[in-house]
Amino acid sequence: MSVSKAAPETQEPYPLSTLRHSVAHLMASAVGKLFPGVQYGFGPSIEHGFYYDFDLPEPLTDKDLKRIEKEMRRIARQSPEIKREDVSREAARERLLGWGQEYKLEALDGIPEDEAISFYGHADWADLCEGPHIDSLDRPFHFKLLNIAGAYWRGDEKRPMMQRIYGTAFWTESELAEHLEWLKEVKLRDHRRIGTDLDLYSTHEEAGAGFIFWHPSLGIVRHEIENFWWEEHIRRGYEPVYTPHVLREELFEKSGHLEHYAEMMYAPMTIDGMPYRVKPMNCPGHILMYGSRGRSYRELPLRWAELGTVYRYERSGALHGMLRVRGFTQDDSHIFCTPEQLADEIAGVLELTDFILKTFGYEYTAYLATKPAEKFIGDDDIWERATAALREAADKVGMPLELDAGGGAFYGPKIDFKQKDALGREWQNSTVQCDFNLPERFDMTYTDRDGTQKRPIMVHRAILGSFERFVGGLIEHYGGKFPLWCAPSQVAVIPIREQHAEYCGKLARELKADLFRVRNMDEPGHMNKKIKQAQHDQIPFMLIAGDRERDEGTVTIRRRATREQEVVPFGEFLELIRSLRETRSLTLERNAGAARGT
RNA sequence: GCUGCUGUAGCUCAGUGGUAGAGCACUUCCUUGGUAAGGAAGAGGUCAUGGGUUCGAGCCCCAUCAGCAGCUCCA
Repeated sequence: MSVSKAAPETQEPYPLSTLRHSVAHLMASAVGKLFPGVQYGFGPSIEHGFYYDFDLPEPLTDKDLKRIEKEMRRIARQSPEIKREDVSREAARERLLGWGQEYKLEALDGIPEDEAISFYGHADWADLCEGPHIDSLDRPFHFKLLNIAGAYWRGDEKRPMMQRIYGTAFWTESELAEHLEWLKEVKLRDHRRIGTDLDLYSTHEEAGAGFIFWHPSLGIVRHEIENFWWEEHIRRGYEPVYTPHVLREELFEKSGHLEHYAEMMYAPMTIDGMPYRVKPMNCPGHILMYGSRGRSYRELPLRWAELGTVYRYERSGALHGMLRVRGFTQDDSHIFCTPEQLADEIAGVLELTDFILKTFGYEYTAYLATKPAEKFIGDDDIWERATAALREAADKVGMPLELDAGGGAFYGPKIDFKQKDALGREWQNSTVQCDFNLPERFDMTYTDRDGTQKRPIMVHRAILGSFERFVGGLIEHYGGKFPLWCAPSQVAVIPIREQHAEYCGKLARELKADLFRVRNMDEPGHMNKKIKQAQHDQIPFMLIAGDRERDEGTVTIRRRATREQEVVPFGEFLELIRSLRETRSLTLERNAGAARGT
């Protein structure tokens, strides 16, 4: 997941990235002062700040960050001027040798022959660097060092692990404060925190890492999403299929998974003396079904959909809450079609993806990923035709495409979606991929109009990606405040006094009869406490009723996250939430149908 | 997997080698309250697990498991 929060880009005369790179230098010089003998790696500016990599004998701690910040301020005050020095390659080498900077020497060797070599520095410190930098550290700016982490030299896991310090910098104090506030909000919305707080899911040491247990409250969220998903798929001519989880190893040899994907697959188990594997993907199963009898052009396209649970080995350090797990359910589908049908089929997928993502309130960008430069199968002609079909499909539904040149899979071009959540962070879940490989490997055919056997094209597509990742992302996107249609509890009914429990019970029964999920809070205890509880649990609506409401047949509505009260006849409330549910409204306001996708 | 850090009650956390703590949540009783925490009492922990050091370990050491920040890799 990457992040693309709107950030101020420039401040005359320097862009923010230049400032951040200079602050990275300032940090490096401070680290050099405090830890003599440090070896420097790279220290670029990044999307929301900067980092610098160091090789130090001692591990850094959070306490060191404060010391380093202090030293940075001292240095900036004392010798603010940043100087550039152009040197010959030989002089640079001698200088770096003199300083004993081995990583920098390697970096120097990586600079092309025809490029100039320069150092940037301040005070008695300098760094091999092409710049640019701000001219002086006494310009007004504000920074903060954020965290320490390990990072491989040059991102290569076979090379030494260095210590990386992340920080951020802005021209103004208010921008820095705003960014820190945003980081706080990110932390507050963390699905792992909300997941525990709202009793949504758990993982268990006893069960092993990377396996998600969906509690009832999140179970109903998923159930609603599944219903929605199936409804829209069946509407569009998809057919549900179900395939087994454990299959003979031979099948994965034939599909090529064992060859290309073995390190992601769990070890074989022996059944009747034969090796079997837990499936890491659903496609081989669907292909078997396709091949169960002869196929005619008349029955194409076939759109087979399965919420298929797969298991993949992920390295322990890669696991992350619900977002990166070892067992997950894909909203998978395979479309088998003729080359002529391809563009229409893709268009249908794009339209459906657009509809589903917008229902959840996601903006998105679609990327066309074309033929990789090196490893690929299939001849140029079929790649060109498939890529053209993807373009044509996007055109047909009026979807703009960004280009991801060479980003296709080895088996075909694809369109990937990056969806943007409420905090401006981007997630990649949805994908549509053309596949020329598997139809070939499994010798899939259909009989065409002229009686000849032809090869179908196979399209893999997932829109949510996996329920685990998608719902984990949704928790953060909504901050636990699910829209009414999929909220775990939809209405809390709160009597003002115990004697109003009867009226409240009647309201609750009527809502339940209409299949609303109701929390009837008729247990003894104070109303205020129940309001607080319902608020904490992010229940969209509270219905509060006392003498007045009972006598008039009304309810007092209170929406989550607001203190405003509204008294309406119960029938009117029922109508409101029916309409919110039907339109899968993202808000809790009347006429919210119009608010779809905003 | 790698580097660093962490693991004490359901949750958030205090506890620097000598009798396991707090707040919230939970249970019971009292409280009958008009829009975000009424009061009292109670229950709840082999201090992740297994070894070691020590007269004595939640605390020190080692291993394992799980988690966190990243790197690498991905739906």
